[in-house]
Amino acid sequence: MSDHEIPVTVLDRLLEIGDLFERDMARAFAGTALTPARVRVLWVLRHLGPMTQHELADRLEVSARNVTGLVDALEASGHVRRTRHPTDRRAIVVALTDVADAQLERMQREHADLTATLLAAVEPADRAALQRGVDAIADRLRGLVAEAAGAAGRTADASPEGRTR
Amino acid sequence: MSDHEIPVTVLDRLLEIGDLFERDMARAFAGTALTPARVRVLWVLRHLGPMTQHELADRLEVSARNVTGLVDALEASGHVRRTRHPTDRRAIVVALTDVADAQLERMQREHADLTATLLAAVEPADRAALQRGVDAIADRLRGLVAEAAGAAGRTADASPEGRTR
DNA sequence: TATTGTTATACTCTATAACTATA
DNA sequence: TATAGTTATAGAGTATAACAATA
Repeated sequence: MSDHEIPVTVLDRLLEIGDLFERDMARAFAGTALTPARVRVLWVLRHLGPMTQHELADRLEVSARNVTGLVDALEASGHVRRTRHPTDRRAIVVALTDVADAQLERMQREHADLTATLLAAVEPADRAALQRGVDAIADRLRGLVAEAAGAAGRTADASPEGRTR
Repeated sequence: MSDHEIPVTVLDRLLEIGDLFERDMARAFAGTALTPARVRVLWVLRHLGPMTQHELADRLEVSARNVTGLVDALEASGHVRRTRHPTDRRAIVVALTDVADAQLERMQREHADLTATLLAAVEPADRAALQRGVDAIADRLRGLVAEAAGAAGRTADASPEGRTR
């Protein structure tokens, strides 16, 4: 119908893969208390151990308010506990429950299995180049995004209206 | 702190790339009426031409209600027009405005530039293998996701409670 | 004064269900 | 009866701003 055809390149495939993954995770968790955003919280706790809500907000790069809501939900579903901070009475330490930790261990195994399955679809001779390629792309993209965010931040500092609505 | 270290593999890198991309798009559109979900609507219209809201819902795999909201916002911001369907008086045809079409053309060029920049970070000798690899992974993943969704659908048909809350 | 977390408020994306107008 | 779109309602993720308790 429209003549704006575009070639499908590596980047498009990468975005498609990310999208498929996100959708599948949401589908897999349908009917449970878990969601992609809540699972991200659990992964951070699993990899880095118990931490305060502020530390969580920093790690996840979301607002403190958002963390309050996510932890509320995860506490209600039995995935995390809120405990007192040993020295700072303002702070709350969030920790995984044993049940959640066991569930994450299972998910980690499934993730490894999926990685193996997907890699099995790639010609053995192509695998090393594939790994080098995606590493290089991720590296470059990380740099570009940080640069763009920094430029936007400086612009906003110079002219605060730039940030408004 | 925690001893649950995991190796970073191809799949993790792919997910990181998708995430970086999504975040960067959201940041780039901050301060405008555009959002990732609305831009997806615009891309579908750009690639396939004007269509009814129901066709849009099918293409995007979201509910008709959701499309109403997205089109409301895009109409208010001047990116699309709602026009009467030539023969079906129930239906509405959604079309890009000239302004939006020009903006999408620019975005398409930027997307191509970004693809070129990222590919330039990959060793020339690795590029063909990279393209074959991500194509193979996307293919396999597409199959797995469709299979999982199908299995979940059949289970829900057999025992409707499976779908509840 | 600065920081941690919460309450208040608001917007976006998403869904299902009920309803209107038309096929 | 079935379909296209809207209204009503709701939950999740996100944000800023104001506030309480504590450092």
